[in-house]
Amino acid sequence: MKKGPDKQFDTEEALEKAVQLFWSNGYAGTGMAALQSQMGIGRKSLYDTFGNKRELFIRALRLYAKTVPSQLVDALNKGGSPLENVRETMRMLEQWHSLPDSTGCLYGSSMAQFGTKDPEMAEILRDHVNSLEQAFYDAFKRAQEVGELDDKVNIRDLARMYEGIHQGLAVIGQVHATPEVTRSIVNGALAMLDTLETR
Amino acid sequence: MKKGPDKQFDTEEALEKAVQLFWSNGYAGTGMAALQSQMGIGRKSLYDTFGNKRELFIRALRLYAKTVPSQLVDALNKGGSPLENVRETMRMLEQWHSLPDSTGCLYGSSMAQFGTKDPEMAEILRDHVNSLEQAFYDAFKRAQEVGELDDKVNIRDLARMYEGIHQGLAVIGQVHATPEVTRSIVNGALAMLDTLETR
DNA sequence: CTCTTCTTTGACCAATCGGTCTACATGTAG
DNA sequence: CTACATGTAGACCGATTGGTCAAAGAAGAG
Repeated sequence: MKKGPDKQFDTEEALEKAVQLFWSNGYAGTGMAALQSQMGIGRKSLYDTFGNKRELFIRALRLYAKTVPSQLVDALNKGGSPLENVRETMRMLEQWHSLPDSTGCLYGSSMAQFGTKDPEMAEILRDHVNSLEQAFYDAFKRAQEVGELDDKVNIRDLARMYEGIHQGLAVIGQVHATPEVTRSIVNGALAMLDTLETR
Repeated sequence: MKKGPDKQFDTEEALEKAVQLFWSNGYAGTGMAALQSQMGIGRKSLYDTFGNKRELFIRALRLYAKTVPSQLVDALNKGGSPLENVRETMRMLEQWHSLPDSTGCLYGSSMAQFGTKDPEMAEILRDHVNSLEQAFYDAFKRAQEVGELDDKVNIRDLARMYEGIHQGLAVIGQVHATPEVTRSIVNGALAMLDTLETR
């Protein structure tokens, strides 16, 4: 079997650049020219390696899932008080989306961009968001098991609402230069947790 | 004073078409060609009347504000129990964003698309979103005055959280074909209201 | 009627879009 | 070495982008 030369670039590193671009400029707002130059790859190599723009985006989405939102999941899965983990996670989210150059959540902006027009993409994004919802759910489930949360609380609703707040926070944070509003949103979410917690 | 012929199209009607297009296809996803054909206007007339794409979008945004989100504000401002108005409003939102072809909220998708890259646009969108937050705030304020809500509740936080949930609901609803998740989100939000209400 | 002002039509523009293809360099296998 | 396979760089493609312009048509003022 014959073999040619190795690639001169690291696929993951290049993908990381793609994530950054898509994250801050959106799908439509990121051109192949910008991707090519920022990823440091020739045009042909880009298409040979990643197929086309859509596939590249999906790959970038997967890498994003593995790096950014996974921090949320980890924070929710930490040991100790489950409810305290939720609180810390929300504070972390607040910090992220309070940064003046926050570009929100790649999931959220992608959902907003593709909408219902691309069912396959919608499914991919739905799965990603569902995994975050599930992480919230698991934390609340543990909170019930530990006795921090009453068994009567509908934790599926609660988890979905929290993921909703997460997405709203990400979107709204993008247009606010001051952390005032994002802080309020998280405060509101945590105030709710306080009323639910079994004391 | 000399005068030429009148315009052959109704500006508002044309703008409504523009709103529809921007709403379902996003800013970048809506081309001037599509706008021209759907609005039923010649190319030159379009630019003479609306300036350029950005200005047209801002005009469309204003018309959208006057027609769609104003229904939210009206529902929140109705007479009777303020808290009941909030509940009905959230149920209305749930219905909107449960429709299989829901295109979310034009504010949200626009915030996601423009992000921090266009500060002027960000300010416009921020103002629009703030007016919704204010409508929630006013309703909660009235709830306090009527005694439905304890005075100790931070209603600014609460209003901002509700607007956050609204945006999250709109975004997430776009990728879900079934009303299951949107219902949960609203259920969660209303469950919170129940715990806060002074009984 | 003519003149002027306004609108409409649609051709046209450079720039950019996503994507392809050719020419060349570079590596390994025989 | 030659032969082949894989990689690179970048010219090139038609289509589409947002935006402009010139010419023709229509309505009121004189």
